[in-house]
Amino acid sequence: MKKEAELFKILADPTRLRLAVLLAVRGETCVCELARALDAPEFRISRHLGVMRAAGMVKARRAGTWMHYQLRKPKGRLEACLQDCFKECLADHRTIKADLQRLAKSGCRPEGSKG
Amino acid sequence: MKKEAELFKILADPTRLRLAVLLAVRGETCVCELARALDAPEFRISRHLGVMRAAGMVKARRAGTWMHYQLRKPKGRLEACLQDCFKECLADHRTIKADLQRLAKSGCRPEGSKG
DNA sequence: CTATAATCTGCGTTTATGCGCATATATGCA
DNA sequence: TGCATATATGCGCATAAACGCAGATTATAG
Repeated sequence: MKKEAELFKILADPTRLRLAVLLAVRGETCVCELARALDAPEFRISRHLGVMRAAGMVKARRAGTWMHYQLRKPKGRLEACLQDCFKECLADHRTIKADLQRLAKSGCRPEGSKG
Repeated sequence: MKKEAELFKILADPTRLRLAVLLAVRGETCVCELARALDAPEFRISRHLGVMRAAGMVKARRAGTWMHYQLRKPKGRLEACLQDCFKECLADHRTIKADLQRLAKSGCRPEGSKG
């Protein structure tokens, strides 16, 4: 059960939860866009993405100077259920909508990014 | 988003996650039974139930010397989704099955308990 | 090689969390 | 009143986690 609790722990931080929902809604996105979306310093975003990556929740793809992150395909029913939660229960949250709006204004669209 | 993250934080501890799943599967259960089910000291269970109660996840009912806890009805889509997760994704987990087995052997069945 | 931009990471600090122990509280019964 | 059982809680300790800063790393362009 420790492993399952770890999964919840990843989502127990507001920054990481927002990142997870944004990635679920938007798909692959680069760090600088996420930083602008959350209006948070880039090193903080990078650190949290690192935590999520170490836990196997997201994967990274390098495209030049940019790093693009996306959610990994869920492994098991719990992860699948949680990813559904992101899209069905959290995507239209006030905070997420604001994040998405900032993201839309963001000018960072390097090659390979799904805009 | 802080509130939603708090919800995940409650579930980010193995003891609390097990308690949540057990209550979702079994319904109302008293502290001493839960302590035996998890094979953990009673004060630990009580402490964690207190955390869950303070967060509004469970409610307590006194029946004589015993305290019976149960999950609260979900408030909002996220809580509903998570409670579904408990039953659909976690109920047949190895650890939970063992917990339920210990629970079945438990002799503590005061009045008012759903056995 | 130099300059710049994007990203990552080591460090020290602060805050949060879980644990066990001992003790306190609450209830029931003699 | 006094004792037993069930439950809750104050305290101190140890560990974990988040933060900001500054510096390291990686890639692009000239």
